[in-house]
Amino acid sequence: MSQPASQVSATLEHYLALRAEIERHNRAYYELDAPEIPDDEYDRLVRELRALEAAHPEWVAENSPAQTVGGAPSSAFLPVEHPTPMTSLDNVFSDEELAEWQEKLARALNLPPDHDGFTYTGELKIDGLSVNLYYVDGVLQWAATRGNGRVGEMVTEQVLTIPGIPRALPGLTGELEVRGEVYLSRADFAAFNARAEELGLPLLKNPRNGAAGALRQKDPEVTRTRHLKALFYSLGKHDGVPVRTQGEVLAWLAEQGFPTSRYSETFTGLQAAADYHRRMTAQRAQFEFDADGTVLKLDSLALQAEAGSTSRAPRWAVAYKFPVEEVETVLESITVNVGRTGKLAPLAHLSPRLIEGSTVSKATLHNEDYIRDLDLRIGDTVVVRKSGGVIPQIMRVVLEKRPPDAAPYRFPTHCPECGHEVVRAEGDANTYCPNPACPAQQFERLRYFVSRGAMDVRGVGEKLIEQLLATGLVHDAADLYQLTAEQLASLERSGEKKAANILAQLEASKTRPLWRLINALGINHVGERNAQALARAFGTLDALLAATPESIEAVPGLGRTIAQSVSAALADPSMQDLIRRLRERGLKPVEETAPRGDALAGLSFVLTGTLSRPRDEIKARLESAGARVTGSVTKKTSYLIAGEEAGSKLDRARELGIPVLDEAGLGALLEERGV
DNA sequence: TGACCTCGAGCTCC
DNA sequence: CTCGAGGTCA
Repeated sequence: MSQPASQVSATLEHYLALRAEIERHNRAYYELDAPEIPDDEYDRLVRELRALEAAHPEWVAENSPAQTVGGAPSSAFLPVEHPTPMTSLDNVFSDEELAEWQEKLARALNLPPDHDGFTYTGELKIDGLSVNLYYVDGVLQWAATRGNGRVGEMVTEQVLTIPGIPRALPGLTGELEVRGEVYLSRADFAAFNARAEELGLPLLKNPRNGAAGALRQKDPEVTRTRHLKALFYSLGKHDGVPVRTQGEVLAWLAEQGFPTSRYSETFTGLQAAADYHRRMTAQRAQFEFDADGTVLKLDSLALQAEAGSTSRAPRWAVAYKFPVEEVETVLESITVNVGRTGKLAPLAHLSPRLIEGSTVSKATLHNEDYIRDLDLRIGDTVVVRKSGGVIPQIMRVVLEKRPPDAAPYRFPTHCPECGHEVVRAEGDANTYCPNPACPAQQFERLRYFVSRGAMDVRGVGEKLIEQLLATGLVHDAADLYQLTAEQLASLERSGEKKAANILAQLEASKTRPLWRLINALGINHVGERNAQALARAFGTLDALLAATPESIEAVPGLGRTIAQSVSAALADPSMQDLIRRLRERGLKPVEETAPRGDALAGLSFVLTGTLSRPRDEIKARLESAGARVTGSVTKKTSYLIAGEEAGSKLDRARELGIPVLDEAGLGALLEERGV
């Protein structure tokens, strides 16, 4: 028999037992037609299983009953890890910036910065959603959204409603990832809206949101009626696919039957690249889809591997954006919000204007200096555009339209939430409310605690947190874990179902990986990345609590500022109290079981020159053994791995006396360390 | 059924 | 920052 959700422990054993129980009930229901438990009890078990699966995607077996109950099998929206990450692209906005980008590329390849013999493939950057199609031995396994680049959501059935996507690619063996962009054509967007208008239904604001919405339809048959299309443009893993250039990739994709863009071209030299972009800009209005720029890719896959990637984006490709729409509007007011750390965040309220398909009425203003540099005054007419097509940004004030009585903006001297005097340190652009009891900070700290990058407690949103604070049921994160179903159900817009779900989510969150808890504590300078570094280095919460500033500073990737911030935060009595109470209430972060080897832990490598294998591959191997691989040689670098024709990095390493290894030397090191 | 909430998509700026 | 979808509550 099952236990009440509030006593459930989120262990793998429990998960498996729950699965077995549900499968037994399924058999009883479907095969024997003799249900053993009432429907609502059964539903509760399935919900709990789903909550556990959401919290621990790594436990989920392919044929989990949570995915098949309730009618049609639905693997929709389950998280999947991309075999190779889906990175984003760096942007340029002018021919000058494009030239600078090419110089950087030349340097990365150890060529003179004025080298201009590169062959590129130019493509359109469609405004849609990226998807990744994963095939094994030529059979489609799943299709997924980009997500955060590492993990996306499975939308296989939805994607398969798009014409021209092969379920099988005969004759292929091994792994294959095919990447493309899903979009709603301008014609289908207009048709949808015409129909919606007739029927009095809400209209789509732009094709991209329309495509995103269509792909997120739970029922793929609804997706089908939206007539999504897709164009494919690259490969991730591609075992045994005979391609050497981006041009060949496109040709191969077309040969396999994937839809590819007819606007792609291959050419040589910067001038030709700029010319391609200019021609596409001129044709922009005629495309059958929205596009926000062109993408220029180094054609040779070998050179791509050689150029490698920064942490954010590949060095061998760039997005050249079309000019963006600028719109004039009026700055009606400025409000100031207070963040989790007490930082004051000014927000501009604008007269609503439609810019590139969405209505803009707000824009962040970052800090006091930002407002002063723009000389923003209430009542000013300002020029706004959406940077990156998403985030509204105030570019400048139209001084001719300034009302004669407009006064310079005065940044608050007191916290707008709690009235405490604010502080701004010398050399810091930010202003802070120093009162830790400030209600806005309490609110934001809780919001951060449950957020996706931290404890990932699903179903707990702003409104619920507001209510929990207002009713006094919760003061900080630890209080969340002593909530009862009755308390939760007593809140506005909250019933039994919601209460049970939240309790299950909270329960599941008790055994999150350690880094999530470290991040959730909200220490200054510690986000996902540094929290992971700390978790990896110390392994347990106790080890971290016992750490000295020196031992924290010794963690690869962390410097003095961060080390001091961490040790100060952990030494704070209220933080220690919070951690103590979290543990009392059952929080047991999962100790890092070091899935990555630690044979090379603490070592830092830089790769340069032409190596015999793709750089990403060598990098992955080193990182999987616990090493760091960085882009530039510093005194913290342990080894420089130099291939053929190594350039300035090699000089720098010699200057600093950093040991230099060739590939054979690296092989010997790996062997010695048992990697 | 409508109203409300939460989430994920686009992924820049500080 | 804004949008659309899905889930829950009333």
